[in-house]
Amino acid sequence: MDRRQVKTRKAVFEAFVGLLEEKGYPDITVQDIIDRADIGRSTFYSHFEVKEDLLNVLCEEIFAHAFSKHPAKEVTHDFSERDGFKDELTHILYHMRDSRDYIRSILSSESGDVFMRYFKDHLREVFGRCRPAVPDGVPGDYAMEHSVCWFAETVRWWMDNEGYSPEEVMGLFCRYCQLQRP
Amino acid sequence: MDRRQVKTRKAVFEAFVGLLEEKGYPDITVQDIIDRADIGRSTFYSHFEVKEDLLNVLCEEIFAHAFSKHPAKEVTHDFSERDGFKDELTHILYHMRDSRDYIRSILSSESGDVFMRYFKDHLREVFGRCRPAVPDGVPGDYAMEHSVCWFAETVRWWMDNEGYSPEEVMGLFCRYCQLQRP
DNA sequence: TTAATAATGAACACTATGTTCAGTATCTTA
DNA sequence: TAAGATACTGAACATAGTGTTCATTATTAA
Repeated sequence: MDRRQVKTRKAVFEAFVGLLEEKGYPDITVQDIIDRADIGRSTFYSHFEVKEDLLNVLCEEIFAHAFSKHPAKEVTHDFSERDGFKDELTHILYHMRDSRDYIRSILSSESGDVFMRYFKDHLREVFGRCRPAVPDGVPGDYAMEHSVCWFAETVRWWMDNEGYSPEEVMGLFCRYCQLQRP
Repeated sequence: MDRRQVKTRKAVFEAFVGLLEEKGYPDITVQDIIDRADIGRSTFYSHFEVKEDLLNVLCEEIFAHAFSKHPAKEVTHDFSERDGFKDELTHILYHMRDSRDYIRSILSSESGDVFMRYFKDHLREVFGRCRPAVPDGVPGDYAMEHSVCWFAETVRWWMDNEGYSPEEVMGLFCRYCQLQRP
């Protein structure tokens, strides 16, 4: 990729994140971004179609990173399976903690909805592999939504309640959600 | 209130709800509303500051209605307390079911976030009175968020999964959330 | 060195917003 | 039912942001 493009993209994202920290997403205009990134108007539009693209790309980036697997902790089978998933989720929490500043500003406005949607989509994939306990008579997708939504909401709660370690948060989450089958 | 004002407000809300059913909230412009309600531009602005006002008022209306207490089922004390809350929640579900069409279109776009926020705010008040079971070592507000978020998400799930009665949904919810203290 | 590619910025058309105001219609109440 | 208050109308206007175009300049990769 051309250095110039890389430089431009970087400037845009830095401007965007900076703006996110000082005003809500809906109040940010393309003009703001252009001014702050100090690039030409046409340059912006040659990189992105609309403002929403930025948010999407940013979310994709955050989650691609947070949900990346570290080979050392690959799931094998049987007993270790539950701990494998627990580790995977804890790993995600570590990433979330490190991006707390970004995430808080994203969550504090309309853009939070987009963020949560991405988050849940990724979580569905993870919990789809994990398949937590489903009580009798409960529709599978409803049970799935419980795990997914509650994990996402747990993170949202955590972002506003500092002072808990990822492991502690994981412990809290597990009080409401059994990760192994009955 | 002047009949003319009532008529105008009604026309605006009917237009707004109609538009909500055929396009997403962010795509609706003030112009659309004016055209559909068939009122003058300046009339709209003498009633509302911005488009967001409409959504807020609409949500307030939906929830004021859904959370209104019916005197017959007032909570008394002790044993009946749990059932009282259960009835209250089921009552809310009935209202939600009746407004399903509105609610689905609100939920299907950015406006869903606003809706969910109002919903949760009202639910916090209800669950604040109910005080569901809090497991040892779990922060009170975290436990509260579980009840609140999960009830709201249950409704969101239900809106897209027809075929369950309010009582059945309440039953599902209770599989994940104890309404009485341990 | 050079051909390809990217960035610039000014100009432009367009869409939606929100305000103003003089004129008209409709209400209330005396 | 007449009079004064209040609400609606619609056209005109200023403003702001969007997204496009294009000739020019700068940077890059080979």
